[in-house]
Amino acid sequence: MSRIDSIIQHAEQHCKDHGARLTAKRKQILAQLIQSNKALSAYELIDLYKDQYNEKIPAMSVYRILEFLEGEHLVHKLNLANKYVACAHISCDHSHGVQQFLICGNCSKVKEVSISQSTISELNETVKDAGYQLVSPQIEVNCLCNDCVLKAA
Amino acid sequence: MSRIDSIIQHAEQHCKDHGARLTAKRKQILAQLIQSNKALSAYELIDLYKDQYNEKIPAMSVYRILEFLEGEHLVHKLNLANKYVACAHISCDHSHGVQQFLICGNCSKVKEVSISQSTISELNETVKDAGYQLVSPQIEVNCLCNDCVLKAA
DNA sequence: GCCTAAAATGATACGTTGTATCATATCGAA
DNA sequence: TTCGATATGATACAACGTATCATTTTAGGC
Repeated sequence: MSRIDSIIQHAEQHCKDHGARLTAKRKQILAQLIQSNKALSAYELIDLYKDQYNEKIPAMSVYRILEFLEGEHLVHKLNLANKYVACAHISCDHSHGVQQFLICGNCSKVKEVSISQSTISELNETVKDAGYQLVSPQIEVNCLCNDCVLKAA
Repeated sequence: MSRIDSIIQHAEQHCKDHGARLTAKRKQILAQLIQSNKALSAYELIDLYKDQYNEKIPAMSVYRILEFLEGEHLVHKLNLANKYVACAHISCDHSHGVQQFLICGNCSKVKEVSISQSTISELNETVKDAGYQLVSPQIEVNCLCNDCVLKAA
């Protein structure tokens, strides 16, 4: 079984465990995100879907599917780019802390890294002192990946 | 002279110093951002402009003006919210390092705080190790301000 | 002051993104 | 198999942003 099939199967089990359904369309969209290995916008997914399955999928459906997948913590929405990535930890069973996403502004490749506990504490402290509260402990940083840096040079 | 007039005057001098022109419209938009004390979208600025000056301003103009102001480092674009804020340091003459914006997801109030040198170093390290390079040293964090937290309770 | 080139702004049309709404299809349990 | 709930489709539309060309304004030389 391919790596992707294995991840999908894991995701399906995760959904079943609490009565959610990873339907065929949802699997297809999730698979596209996993395969692409980068962040994709809703409309990029629509185009990809057309290419891959030779069938149109309505924007509405894609947005709904993405919303579902996000709720299941199978994908993350990157607000900086208005794109979506497959969660790097679908196949882990443990929960994760604050996540930090490095997003290549040119090719949309995304790396999901974790933040040191000390930085998290400092961030919390800063936010609290400023009279704010963290909503989503998710930090997105605009970057360029080395591939794109080299190409540009 | 009001605080805002003083800031505007400072901004105008800053522009003149390198042959840029802070025109009347640009001043008006900048003043709106300073007055509002929060992040505003382009279309919010259009509506505000209509209210305040009883005159329509085209979307195109607002976008161009915002682009200009951003180039002059008089406003920042917050990519997380697709909104703009007046730079908190217009009236300083020194340059600033990495900036961190705390954005209230409910009322768009923005606080511009600075990051400790150690955190910046760590961020740089993390990014480099992951094979990326920082583009804009600007970090935006999704928060709720205490006012909105209290109201919601 | 007047003229001219450059810079700034206006107006129109259009492309993209996202959503509201109602219709249709599919699934799962009785 | 049937029925209610869930998921998907189709259409129209609202919001956001930009391309393009027309018009106005500005600064500087005469």
